[in-house]
Amino acid sequence: MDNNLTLYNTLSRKKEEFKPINPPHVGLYVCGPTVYGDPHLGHSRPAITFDLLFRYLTHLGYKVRYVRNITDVGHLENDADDGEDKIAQKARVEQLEPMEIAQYYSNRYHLFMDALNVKRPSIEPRASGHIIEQLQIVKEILDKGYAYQKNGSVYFDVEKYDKDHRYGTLSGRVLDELLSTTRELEGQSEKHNSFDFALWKKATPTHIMRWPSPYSEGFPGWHIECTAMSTKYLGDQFDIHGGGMDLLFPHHECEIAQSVAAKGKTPARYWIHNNMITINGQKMGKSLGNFITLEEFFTGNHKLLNKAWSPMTIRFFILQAHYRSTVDFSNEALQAAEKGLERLMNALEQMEKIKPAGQTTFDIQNFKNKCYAALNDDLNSPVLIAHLFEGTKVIKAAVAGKESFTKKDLETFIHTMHLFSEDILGLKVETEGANPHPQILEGVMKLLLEVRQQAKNVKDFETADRIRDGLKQLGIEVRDSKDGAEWVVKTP
RNA sequence: GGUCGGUUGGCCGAGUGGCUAGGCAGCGGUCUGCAAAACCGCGUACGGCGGUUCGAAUCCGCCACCGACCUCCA
Repeated sequence: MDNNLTLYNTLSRKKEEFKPINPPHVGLYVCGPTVYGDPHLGHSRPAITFDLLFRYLTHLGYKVRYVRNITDVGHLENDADDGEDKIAQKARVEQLEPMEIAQYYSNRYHLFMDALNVKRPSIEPRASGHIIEQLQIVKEILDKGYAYQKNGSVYFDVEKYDKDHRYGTLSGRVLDELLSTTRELEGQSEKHNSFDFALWKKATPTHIMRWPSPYSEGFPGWHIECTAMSTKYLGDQFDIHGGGMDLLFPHHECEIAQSVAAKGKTPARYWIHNNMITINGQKMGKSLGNFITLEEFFTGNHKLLNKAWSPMTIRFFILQAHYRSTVDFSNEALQAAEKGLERLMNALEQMEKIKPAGQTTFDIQNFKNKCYAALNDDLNSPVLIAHLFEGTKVIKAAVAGKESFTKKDLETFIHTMHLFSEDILGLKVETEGANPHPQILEGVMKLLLEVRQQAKNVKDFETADRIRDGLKQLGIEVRDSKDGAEWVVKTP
């Protein structure tokens, strides 16, 4: 574990050297999706960000236990007493069991995350499967005196907690200011203060998802699930807690309060937050009407998109920005990413054609060091990608005989390029839709291109161009080179 | 209103007190029957105004603008 990985810790607001509590083990907890709707572009950012962290930590030799939850209960539409559970609401509207909703959208989430080449976490616990654990934490908090009961619901007493431990250490908020700035919502009469939050809520008669508890038949609050599940699988204190910046307050703040109240410890030592995605400069949001699901992205079926964008284009695009910056989606920017990715992937293929030579003219060790340095600097994937493009230049030069490698160095170089671009960044060559008879297409194309070459040989350019243009119409691009013609399927 | 962050060349997007990423687009060239593709080369940008400094886009102050969170959101 000889590395100098530094990560920006939201708790301290600066970059810190990463030191695990119990090396070589690393505990990583990331807030996963609330499965009440189709996965959208926003879901891809944290998934890809923490996939990169997961992959890199693993590469460095750590034994990473990566826990990413699925929220299938407790996430309410709003903070009022009568706020409806997101899953339950969808279930009511669609006349399905809440678990059918949760299962369906979990499956959809997995489908699209797989397409983005996001590795599955080590453990993917569901909130509804951990009601007992959540109730246990609620009890501990009540026993310690940091929560109160009201009409069968249990609320966290933020004011009391703040006196003993200070509430707001993660988000930098001060309770007095919260008092004056928090908006008053209807139906908060049960809470002592507007910033108190529910640990357990009594179910209304029509509420579908409900479990028995010492307090009432009800359901858990939103924040308690992460505390219960991270504690169960990673312990009272673990290494890294991640999630989107939008969760920083109140979700993560509440998690910290719950853990400190129940266990006396801040749950995680490093808090990592990815920034948001904007579309044409504006934040993507349900209410803003610029909400794009991943399916719409992959099919191009959305008014803001002028074509379909592949999963790898989106992955590459996201990785081209640093995870703590906002990243702005536009057709122009995606076009640039698509071209750039293609260039990189082509270079990786061409790399195999390099012939070993008597001497090496390229400083591989330096190249490798620079790649590691980029990642060690708070996962600076855009800088790493810039280095990889330097690598592609070297590849082109080597293919043209302007750079050379000994057999051993060539192996090292090839390994390094694959390691960073594929194993760590998780990029891969995308194969076009399954062709049931690839060898037939190969044969047909070989024949056609031979005919075209013959036509060219006798200067029958009319026939040659007819073949070329006709193929283009069909979505096949012919690329002439010194070694003859090649072809590639281009989906428009 | 409070808290936090941002403002970089046509676009996206890194970054550092002086050595001035990278991608895309653009331009020029090589190649080609013509194209396309590919390859090579080129562009000196850091919101405004002050200050610190031998030197700042990079540090400090003020101003402007944009955004995030404070309500559901990844």
